[in-house]
Amino acid sequence: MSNINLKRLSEELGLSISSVSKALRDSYEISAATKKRVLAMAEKLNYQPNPFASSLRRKKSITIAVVIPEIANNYFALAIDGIQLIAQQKGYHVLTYLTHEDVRNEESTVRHLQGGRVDGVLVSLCSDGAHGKHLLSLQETGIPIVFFDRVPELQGCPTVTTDDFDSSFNATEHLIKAGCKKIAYLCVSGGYLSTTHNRMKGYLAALKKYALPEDAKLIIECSNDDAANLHLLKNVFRKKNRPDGVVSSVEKLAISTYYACNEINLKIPQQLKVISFSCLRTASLFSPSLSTITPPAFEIGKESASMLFRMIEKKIFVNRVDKVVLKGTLIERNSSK
Amino acid sequence: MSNINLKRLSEELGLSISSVSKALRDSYEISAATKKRVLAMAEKLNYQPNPFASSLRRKKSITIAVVIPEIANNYFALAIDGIQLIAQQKGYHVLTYLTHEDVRNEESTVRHLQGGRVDGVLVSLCSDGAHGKHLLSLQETGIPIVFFDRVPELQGCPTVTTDDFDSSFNATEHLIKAGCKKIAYLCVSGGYLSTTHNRMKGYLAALKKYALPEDAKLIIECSNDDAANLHLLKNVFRKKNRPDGVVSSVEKLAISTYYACNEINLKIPQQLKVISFSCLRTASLFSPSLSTITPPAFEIGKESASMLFRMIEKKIFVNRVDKVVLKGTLIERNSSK
DNA sequence: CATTTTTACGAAAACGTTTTCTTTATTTTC
DNA sequence: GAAAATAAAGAAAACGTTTTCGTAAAAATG
Repeated sequence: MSNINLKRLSEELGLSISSVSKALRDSYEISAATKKRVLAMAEKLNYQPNPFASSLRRKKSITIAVVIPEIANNYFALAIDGIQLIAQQKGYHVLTYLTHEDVRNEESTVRHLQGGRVDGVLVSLCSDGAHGKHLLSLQETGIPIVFFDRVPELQGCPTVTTDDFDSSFNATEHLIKAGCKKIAYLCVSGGYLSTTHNRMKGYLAALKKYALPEDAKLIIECSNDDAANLHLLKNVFRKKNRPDGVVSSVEKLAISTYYACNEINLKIPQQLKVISFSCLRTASLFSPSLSTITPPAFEIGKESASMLFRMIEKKIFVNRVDKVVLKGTLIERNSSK
Repeated sequence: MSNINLKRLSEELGLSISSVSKALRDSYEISAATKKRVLAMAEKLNYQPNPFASSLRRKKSITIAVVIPEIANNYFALAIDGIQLIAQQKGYHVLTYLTHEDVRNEESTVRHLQGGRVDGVLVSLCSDGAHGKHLLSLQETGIPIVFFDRVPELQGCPTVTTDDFDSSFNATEHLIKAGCKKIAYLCVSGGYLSTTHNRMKGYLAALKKYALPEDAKLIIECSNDDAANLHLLKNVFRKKNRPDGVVSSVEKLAISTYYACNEINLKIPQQLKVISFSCLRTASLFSPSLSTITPPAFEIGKESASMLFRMIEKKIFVNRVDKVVLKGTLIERNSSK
């Protein structure tokens, strides 16, 4: 810990602690000459203010928290990149917490953050567990919170999301127009997630528009276990009445689909057309190149951080709730040709 | 900010502030009965201790910082995952700072951290700029620092790295054994990086072992501009005496290589064999599947965090310097067959 | 020139903990 | 049963800032 503090600085300068503090904060109460002297000495001694003393006194942490399910994931890595960009511009620090899809981690993290460690929180919910109480309690303590991507379906919370319904609708429609009659929908089961829900609805709406039958067997609920998913998908794709198209609501299931097809020798796109929600930058290098709906993860990060800072700076978050929806982009590649 | 503090709690309990504090910290000075009473009330009122008051008094932040060039990158995302795992086990918070390969960001971040905001720092250097002073100054203030992956070549600092020399040697040898005679080495220029340096040496050593000529024209220095790299690589691959193999020291250049080959219709691996350092989980899905040397990013994160905590907990870091080297794994796929 | 205002600074309280030092009451020891 | 030891709790200082308030000297005002 830096040993040089205001007291030491003030002794060196022959000034009072309070004057030095004011000088450093550029107070009008201090003459220009003194300020210059103080700044010079602070520079010379490499004075670094103690952040805890400052935060304690000012009741401001200059820090935000990001609570996400995982980080080794293109989507969240990009989102954090956007968040960090805005936070850095604002001079804020960023604490990151991973829930690993476990709602207990989410709860304990959020509870902990009520202690005032941060001035605001960005959350993307984990898939397991019912949400509500533990999230709203943060708002009660006056700490602004913004949800992004995976948001709770409550009225009172500001959110930044992708147009999941439309994106999913478009993806499904794209496969239909490519000739698919039996389109499977891949999702991760367990708990309730707004994204999953909306993507599913978009898929169903597209089926309906084109008068395709809704078939419960075509909705494939996978888990977080890659091996199990691979097994499940192989079974599905081996059936006689197998699907001829796949809309994958998450990236990893598209990858499992590719592996499954490789193993059972099913040709993409000839026998199975594939499109997936994904932020993979290398989708175009796949064999075959993977058609994707890409959520604007970086922009979502930027937008949600910006919203959070608006809430932190002005205290408008009691009488106004923002819900921003950003558009994903559908990129046709060979897997759905 | 949580409005309920020790004072409030003590009033509610009819105890003194100090007794309540001691009870919460499970001090032997407080009777079991009183402790129970205090715990219950703290629970009931959802008391969350003010982290700044605590940190100020105890001179402990229970926080570490991670300073990395970027986060939207498989390697660093995985490394952070490992770091977070260890930090979470230890009950520590993690602050993340991105330098975006700009040494000025690195400097100002490190300078800032001298203020005592964190108990330890994990750094992976940015590629631009000469290193030394600003990093050692942290150590002078007594804040432990561990470097991972991109480390300074100084004696006095603990590091966790991959066996860059060996990995690169093996990759090059692998291409030679596959029949390559003119192997290009792709790297990002500018500044000085330990990884780049060691990988280059491994490449050269392999050439030497197999009596292949060292050709400066085969060492391709790229930039951080993808479009420029693509252009550069296309030119290289179009020459009459083009290379027949490529060792890419970073993932993104392998990707640019694929794009370049696609555009000029050069067949991988028939006309150009490719192997790359990479943490891409989807390398096996590429067309053709990409041979990789994969640094154990997750383990590197875990190992470097563990080392940092050893330094934080015991103060052994003055008389001992750890240098841990973890092995990367070479995975042969079709791009180098 | 006497008064008010402004300028520049210092003293001290406050933020919410933790910890050291007392203090009182109870138990142990000879 | 008096002295010593222990147990349980409280008072107060300390951590390093920020900010309110006070105050002296200088400048402005009439």
